[in-house]
Amino acid sequence: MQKQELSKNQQIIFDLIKKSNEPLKAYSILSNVQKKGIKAPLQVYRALDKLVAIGKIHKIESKNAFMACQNSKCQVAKATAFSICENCEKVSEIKNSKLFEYLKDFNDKSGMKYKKYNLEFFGVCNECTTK
Amino acid sequence: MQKQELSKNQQIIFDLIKKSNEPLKAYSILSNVQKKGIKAPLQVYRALDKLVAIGKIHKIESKNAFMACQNSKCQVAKATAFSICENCEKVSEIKNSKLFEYLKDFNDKSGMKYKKYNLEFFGVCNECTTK
DNA sequence: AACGCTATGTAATAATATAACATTAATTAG
DNA sequence: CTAATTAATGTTATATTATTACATAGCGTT
Repeated sequence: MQKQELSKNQQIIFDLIKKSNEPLKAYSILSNVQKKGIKAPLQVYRALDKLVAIGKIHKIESKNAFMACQNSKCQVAKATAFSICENCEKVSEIKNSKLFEYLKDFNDKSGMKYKKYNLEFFGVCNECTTK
Repeated sequence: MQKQELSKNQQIIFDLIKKSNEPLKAYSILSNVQKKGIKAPLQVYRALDKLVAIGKIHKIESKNAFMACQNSKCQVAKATAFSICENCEKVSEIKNSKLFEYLKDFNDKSGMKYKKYNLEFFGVCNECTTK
């Protein structure tokens, strides 16, 4: 078998996440892939860990849910930013270059060098506001 | 009884978190306050929810842990930023005014108005780097 | 006193995530 | 090519984090 980017389980789970328009939770993923032979939570978590590590998906920490990376720049999951609607729970990945530039170079007086960050903005989305 | 800022359980749990030099997890808090009569997880979570809501503590989402607010500006938990060492797990609250200014006014092309955010930076702290 | 709101107590259970162990597949080094 | 190594899988059990549901008590207002 030639080298594949993703293994079987990883591909199944990535496909599911990718075609979803909302972040998916691990056990929701599990119930959706059981018909494909993935039976145990650990199988899901292992695939998720790998997909996160290679930047194909991101974890929305405040929701314990996962979504496919929407950002072409984001081959590695080292700089993520999301907007989250507190009303309808819609989550979008933010792709603002200035923001990334700003945060990439951020350093505070501690002198600590940051190699990764995750930013989550909360508010009410336009659709929910106009309703 | 006159109006107090915090109720009994809230005060017990806040005191514990405040004197800790690292983020505390809910069940670790529970085991530490059982001698004070707090017996059930829900009692802990309720106090934590309230303390987060009023900005006395923050939740470190990537660690499911809680720490006392270190930022005098932060009376309400609407703008939080942390630095997290991936080696020793040390967490510090970032108090950089420029960063807060920048993020407070951030808006992207969606037009969505953000009223809250949480930012977590990851890296290796100075102590761990020089070791 | 009656009401509304906040906080508490308690038991049960739901939801999220990992440990431990055994096996198989793919990749690399000699 | 084969041994060694690393990555992925399968499975069971269990640990960790968080909430539902229901009952009660305290405080503040009108």
